[in-house]
Amino acid sequence: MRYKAGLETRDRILQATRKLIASEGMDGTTIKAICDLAGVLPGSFYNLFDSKEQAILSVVRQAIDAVDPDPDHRGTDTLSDLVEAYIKFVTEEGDLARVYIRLAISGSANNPEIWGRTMRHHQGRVARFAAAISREHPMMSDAQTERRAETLVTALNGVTLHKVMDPDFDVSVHARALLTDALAGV
Amino acid sequence: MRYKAGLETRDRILQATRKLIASEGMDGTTIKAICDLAGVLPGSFYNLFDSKEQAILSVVRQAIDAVDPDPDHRGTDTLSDLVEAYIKFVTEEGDLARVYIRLAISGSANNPEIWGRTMRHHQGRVARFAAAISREHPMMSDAQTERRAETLVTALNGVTLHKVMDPDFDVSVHARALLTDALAGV
DNA sequence: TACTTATTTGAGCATACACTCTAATTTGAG
DNA sequence: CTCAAATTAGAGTGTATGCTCAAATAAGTA
Repeated sequence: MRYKAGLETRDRILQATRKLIASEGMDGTTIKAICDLAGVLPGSFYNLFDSKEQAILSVVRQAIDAVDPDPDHRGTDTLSDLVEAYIKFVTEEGDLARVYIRLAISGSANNPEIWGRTMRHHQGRVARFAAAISREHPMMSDAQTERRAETLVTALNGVTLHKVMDPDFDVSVHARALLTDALAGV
Repeated sequence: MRYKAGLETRDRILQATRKLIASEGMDGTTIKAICDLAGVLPGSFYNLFDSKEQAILSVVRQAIDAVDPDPDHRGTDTLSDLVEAYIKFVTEEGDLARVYIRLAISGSANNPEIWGRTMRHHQGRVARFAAAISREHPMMSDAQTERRAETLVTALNGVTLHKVMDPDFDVSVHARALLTDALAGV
């Protein structure tokens, strides 16, 4: 892959793959469907990707990266910033959010690569939430901070899970409620 | 299906299907795998079930029913009872919990039957949670009650989602924390 | 322009899938 | 015991899947 045409084709294939994973799931996404949607023939697909799994993994990487809008980890975000960023991700990047949730189940079950990646991502996310909580509540014990962060991140994923099922579900209301509740008893 | 042998075979097939959906997902569950695990040949399977989908739907029904341990809806459960029952379900019925979570994604996406069933179940569950909250906090507005119930149910599903990914995840700690937080600010 | 390398074409392959069919066996009521 | 009905056996069908390959075309470089 060195010419411009190849890069453009690669992009179209990834877009098609993303859309299909979001709507059909990882198993339900076929090479034929990807190629049809991308306007490409199987030969072209396999000129650019070694396998269907490789293309899926690329999309998975995109989804995981998209959850964390500030990978630099500058450490200045408030907890509210983190929650708002997640709300924005879920509402504005619907396809990627669907991919992200499908990851946790379809993907992680039998694919160690995806499972490891997802778990590491989750831990990093919990750590960032914990750091934000710690900044805003310096007196809280580390264990408490960690636990609250993990509960919140997990609960937020539940909100996303439901949004994936029900497009009318109001993510922002429930996500903000979780944020409020999480710190109400402090 | 009228003889005893048929009923036993049917049971073995459903057990096998449940295990396989839990570990491989709905799409990943094949007739051959079901038959191997149940010790049955395809002919027997199709003597008892019209299709693979019918067998899966039977398991889905089991999973949905298992979430609600008191279908009589006597209306005397406290919110804590409901949360504890859910914790018990998730920790003791691991396979069914996995099926239940997979439902929300793999199943509901393109199967209207499963989607409708799942949504109706969810609404019923939210209603029961709302009723319990209302009993314990009679002054709270209906809208508030409903919203808090929905946030809690959704968040609990997030906890289950994570448990499905990480077997070491402590469901009870986080589920109880959500319960506490949900009513902390009242 | 000439030539190398990337890209595209599209038929084709092996495999796995859900499902069917007929014949054999087992069941249990009368 | 008899016999019709239920159950099982297991080879077989058509189709869809992931993927390959040799030939044709397009893109960039000197």
